[in-house]
Amino acid sequence: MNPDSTDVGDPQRSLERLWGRQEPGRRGPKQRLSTAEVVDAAVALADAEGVQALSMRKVAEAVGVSPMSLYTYVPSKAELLDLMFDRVLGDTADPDESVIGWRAKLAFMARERWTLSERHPWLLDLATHRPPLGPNMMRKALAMLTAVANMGLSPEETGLAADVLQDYITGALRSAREAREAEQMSGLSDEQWFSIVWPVLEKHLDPKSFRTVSQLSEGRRERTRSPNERTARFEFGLQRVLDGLEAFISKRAT
Amino acid sequence: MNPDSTDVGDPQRSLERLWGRQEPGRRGPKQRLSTAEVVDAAVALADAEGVQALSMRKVAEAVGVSPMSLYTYVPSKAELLDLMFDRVLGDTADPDESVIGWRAKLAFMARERWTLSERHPWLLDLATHRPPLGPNMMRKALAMLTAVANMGLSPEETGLAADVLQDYITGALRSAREAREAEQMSGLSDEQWFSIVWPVLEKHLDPKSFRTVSQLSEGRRERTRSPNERTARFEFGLQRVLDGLEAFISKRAT
DNA sequence: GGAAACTCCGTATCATGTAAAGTGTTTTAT
DNA sequence: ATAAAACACTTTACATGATACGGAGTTTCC
Repeated sequence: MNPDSTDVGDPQRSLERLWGRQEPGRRGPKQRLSTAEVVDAAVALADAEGVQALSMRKVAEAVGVSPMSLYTYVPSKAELLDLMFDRVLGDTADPDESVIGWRAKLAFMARERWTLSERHPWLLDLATHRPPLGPNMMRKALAMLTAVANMGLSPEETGLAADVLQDYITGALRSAREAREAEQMSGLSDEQWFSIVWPVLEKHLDPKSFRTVSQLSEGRRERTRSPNERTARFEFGLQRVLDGLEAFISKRAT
Repeated sequence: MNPDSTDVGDPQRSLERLWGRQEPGRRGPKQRLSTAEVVDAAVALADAEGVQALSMRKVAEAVGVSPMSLYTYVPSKAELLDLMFDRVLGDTADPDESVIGWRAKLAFMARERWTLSERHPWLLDLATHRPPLGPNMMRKALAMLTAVANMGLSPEETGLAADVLQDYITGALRSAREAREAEQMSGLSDEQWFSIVWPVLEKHLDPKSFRTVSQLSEGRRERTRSPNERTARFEFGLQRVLDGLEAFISKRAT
């Protein structure tokens, strides 16, 4: 359903392309560009304007060919997104040997994911269930695997543990992005937005509810003033989830 | 950036509309429909085909008017989405007095959110930071507020706690939806998809990595066979997050 | 010297949200 | 009673999207 989803078209062909297996074509004129150049241009565009503003026309213009010429480099927009996906995954580091223990490893990866998402917010618009299994994606999968290998859980539980964390991370990244974009697009801070919406709400809400909601928004506005509020929120949640996993391990040990 | 986002246009006008304050227009012909009928039709369409397939033309056809006539009921597609949002929020229950303790209340609300998301998957495509503050949304906010009020945390911490849970929930709902849709759209189960992709991957991956990944996918395939796998995953994660919050409360108490 | 394989482009199709302007209907003011 | 204002609804038009199709020019192989 999602128009921005990866995972469309023939999985086999996609895979071959991701791993760089493409005979360049012996006859005919040489290509003016490389596939990498097209992908890089597309990434730059997506970084700047988001994936929903990414069009074949714009990519074509950016690299200086006609729109239809792009289809000699990439069979469809969906496969271009696959390539973009694996391309930017290469920008993140994996935890090395100095990071010891599953908790530290997972925290490291979560933070890498956070900065990746700041550089390339459009990643959140791509489907990641059945992801394009390119080289970088496999590297990530391996890193995750070694991180959760020593939690002392059964294979099923280990998978579940990894999933909780992933689900939290993607949820948190998305809400952080939403907050950023709401600010940018409206030109209003959350506080300013509140001050516009508040009086209108007061007219409709019954006084008791209104007071209760006032309290909630008070605590929230408190936080909003801190400069690193969004990072702090992510970090707090991350620690809670890791705490939860730790508690599960202890509980299971008894 | 997100084209499907709510939160576009004048927040004040939106709010008035959400609370049903609209003079019906005294002169001229009566409207053939009510705004509610338009919203219901739009919800039905979104349920069936997703929000990215929802167009003003289709809604118009569904209710039997010309596309442009819709704009006499609703000023824009964005505001229609706002109305749809608050409309379907009315389908969920809040925890009543019989549900005692913050943990049970939060679990109740999380599960309500889960079933809501199964009925209306397109909800996940709408922005919820600065949501349209309609009557049902405010009801939800109040319910959440009373749920987290007695955790024994400071206002800031209480807000953070609610945020972790929300972030986990939206992440989990989204991954569950992705899994469902991948299956429906491709016509392949995860297992079948694996069996197609696997041999191709084997060609490119070095043998050691390949064996490691094999193990991971083994444990995951185990789970996939269970019939309620997706619900189980959600429930497991939910309990871990709640565990994490509990651990935080204990830690803070000392 | 073909012929095949290839790159690149112009055009065309169908869908989208909604602006603009026109037509007809009902209520209100005079 | 009549004119004017306000409204519901429609047709047409535009810009932007992915990509199918067919053609023109280029390079390589037999």
